[in-house]
Amino acid sequence: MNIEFYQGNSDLSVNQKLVMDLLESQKRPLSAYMILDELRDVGIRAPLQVYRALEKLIGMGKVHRVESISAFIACSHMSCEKLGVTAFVICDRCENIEEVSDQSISSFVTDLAIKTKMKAAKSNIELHGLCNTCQTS
Amino acid sequence: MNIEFYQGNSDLSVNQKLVMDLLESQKRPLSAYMILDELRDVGIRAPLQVYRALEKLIGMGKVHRVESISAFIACSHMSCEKLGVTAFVICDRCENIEEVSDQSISSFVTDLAIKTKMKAAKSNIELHGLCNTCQTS
DNA sequence: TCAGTAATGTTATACTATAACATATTTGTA
DNA sequence: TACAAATATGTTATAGTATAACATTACTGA
Repeated sequence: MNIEFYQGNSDLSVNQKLVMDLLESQKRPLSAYMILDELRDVGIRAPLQVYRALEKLIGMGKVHRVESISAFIACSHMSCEKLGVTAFVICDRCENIEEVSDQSISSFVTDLAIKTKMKAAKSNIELHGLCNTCQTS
Repeated sequence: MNIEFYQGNSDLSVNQKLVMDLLESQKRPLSAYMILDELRDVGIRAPLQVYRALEKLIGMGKVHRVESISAFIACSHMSCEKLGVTAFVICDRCENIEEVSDQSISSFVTDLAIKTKMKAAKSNIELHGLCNTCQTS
């Protein structure tokens, strides 16, 4: 773990921590209502409590929204709040999802922004298909 | 217009043509329910009629779904059904949207698929921010 | 002609997200 | 310490997006 970038969850509010801990305990993306159902036992009762926590967590870079499946997943890097640009690779068969964040992704986004004269604020890059395992089984 | 790739709308069903013609008459993305409202006068009454037409049109490459805004837009190229890979650049202020489809996009997706050992089926690349005009006004 | 396929129509319902308003808690600062 | 401002919470209602299930019609090819 890169301690330089590490940020704990102790600065989070109660609801934010509940949502964050749940997402970190799962590797897969969860819908807001799946999160709601999982957290009913610990006092979360309404969708807004979940959506509000998610909004903050996304703002912090700790959680990503996977647009094409309307679901939320904990950032698998310590440093997304610094790097900012990630891509998701999603297997449509086994539903495994991989978060990719490297120089080639950042460069691509930067180049695209320059080419289109955009001041980029947010990018969504999602690739669907079959993962290596599912191709051969 | 590249006649080699051109494909008219005459092969479409009635509802597909209604939806396609509407989307082509607009440059901006429309939600399914905006499409429904626009087409009530000409006999479209239920969401499913719209969603079914959209599903087919997307399959043909004539329409794209912009995931991050849950909206649909006519493909601005004659050839998406051949090239397949496009990116959307969206201004969050003026809501202008540009569809980019060139070699660098295809290469990026191809490289990402190879790197992650995926057999890619579909990609969503969406860049949000401020367009050139909106940055300076 | 007639069987198979694709398209259509309709009602109901599931899933995703936010508006609006009330209350409570934390935090910085006078 | 007290108090204003900002942040977080709780709750009900509602808006927005999408599909299930079933019935019917139209097209297409052998």
